[in-house]
Amino acid sequence: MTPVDLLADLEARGLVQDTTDRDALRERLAAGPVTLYCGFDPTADSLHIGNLIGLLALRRFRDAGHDPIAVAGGATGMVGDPSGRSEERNLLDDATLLGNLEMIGAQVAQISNVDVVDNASWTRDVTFLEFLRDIGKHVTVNQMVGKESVRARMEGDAGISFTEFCYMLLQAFDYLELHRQRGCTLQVGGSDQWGNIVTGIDLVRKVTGASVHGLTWPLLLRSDGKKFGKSESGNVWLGAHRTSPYQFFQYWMNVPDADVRRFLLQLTLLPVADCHAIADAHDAAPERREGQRRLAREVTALVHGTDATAAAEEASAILFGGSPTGASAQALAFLADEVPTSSFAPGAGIAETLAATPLASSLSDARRTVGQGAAYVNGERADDGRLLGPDDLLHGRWVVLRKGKRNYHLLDAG
RNA sequence: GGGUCGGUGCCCGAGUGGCCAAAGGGAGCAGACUGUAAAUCUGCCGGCACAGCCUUCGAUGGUUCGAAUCCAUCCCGGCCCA
Repeated sequence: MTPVDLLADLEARGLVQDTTDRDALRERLAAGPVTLYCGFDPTADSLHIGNLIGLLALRRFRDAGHDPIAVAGGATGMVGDPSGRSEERNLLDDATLLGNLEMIGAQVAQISNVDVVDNASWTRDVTFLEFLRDIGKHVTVNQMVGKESVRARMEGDAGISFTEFCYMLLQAFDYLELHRQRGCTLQVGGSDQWGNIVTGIDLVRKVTGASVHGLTWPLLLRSDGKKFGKSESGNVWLGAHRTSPYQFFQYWMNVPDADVRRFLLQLTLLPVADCHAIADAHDAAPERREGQRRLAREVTALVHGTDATAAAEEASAILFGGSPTGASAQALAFLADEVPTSSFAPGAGIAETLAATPLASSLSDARRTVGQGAAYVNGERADDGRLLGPDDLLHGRWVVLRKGKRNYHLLDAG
């Protein structure tokens, strides 16, 4: 399947914020395979859903016959991108960075079907003097200071270190090297990367005379104002070691109605027409959550595969379908793989039990939860002083704990 | 280097010697209402052996019966000057 006009497809999905000369880019894409790249931050040992658009962008280009490259910034990751950040960030040590690159590489391969290149491979051996002479000479500080990412920090309280100030040069250097080594002529990224991308384009033109392209997509936002992005608590990660497939699936199940259409378009590989059909059906009967369900299925399958997706959906059905008391032993055993589970300690009170799970952050927190009537044992509200004993075990082995309406935890006595 | 202003709980931000675990807002969690929604209303929101106690207000010392609040030194940042 090769869309006749990839750019039109991207536009129809709301995935184009800014591009360099749109017509020239369209013609170039139509003329034949284009080598392009997108960068990913190796600041954690997993990518998160904020990176999904970029991963899928690479996939879309690949599926359209182009030649995408994923760049994980082993070099830029050491420096830190000031874009969209109000504060200087902490630097990572080499070992951590290397470990992160490995984990992220696997995720990129899974979702984008693209290999990861580490920009340290061409940055590491360049000396400071060489860099100043060959790169720095082409960029004026005036331009750099004018960038929004830098200006914001210079006007704010936090300031910006020389290190982060130079970040855009490193990224521009990436573009130049990829252009030289692999004929890369397009860089894509989130709209917060526009400044960095343009700097790269300018550098390539000044050094080689070539005119290369850039494309950005809008930042992912939720209609309810909750943030989608990085480094907040409750981040949704792509790595199963950080966010289980069940939790991942649930995140999408809880997306606001108003975001269903856009997320289907931006975060799935479903054809545009199908996305609209699903969204239209959803709008007709939003209470059925079919839009969210489809979104959850598609995205979870992309990230975790179809088997894990089926499992996550089944777990959701058991928990949200009715009382856990009626669940079969088989279903409960199955749940244990999907829902956070810890071992059962007979004789403990409800508060102590909750405190031992992620449902409560401390004993005080657990008591508060119980006091508010938000603690449930096997679907029944548990009052203060409730003790958990062998009688609470379902099928002689499991206890289903719930906090509020949708936070579950399993206890296993086996 | 000099001057000056500032560093408060997850975030923003009040507080300038006792009434401060620390106003207010945001985020978050919960209850009601619902669609595992949204909006709205309400409660909670450092910890614990919980009518009490303990640890927090950049760091370390000091003054005081008593400090987030005063003093000294140090670390970090903003602005201005050099």
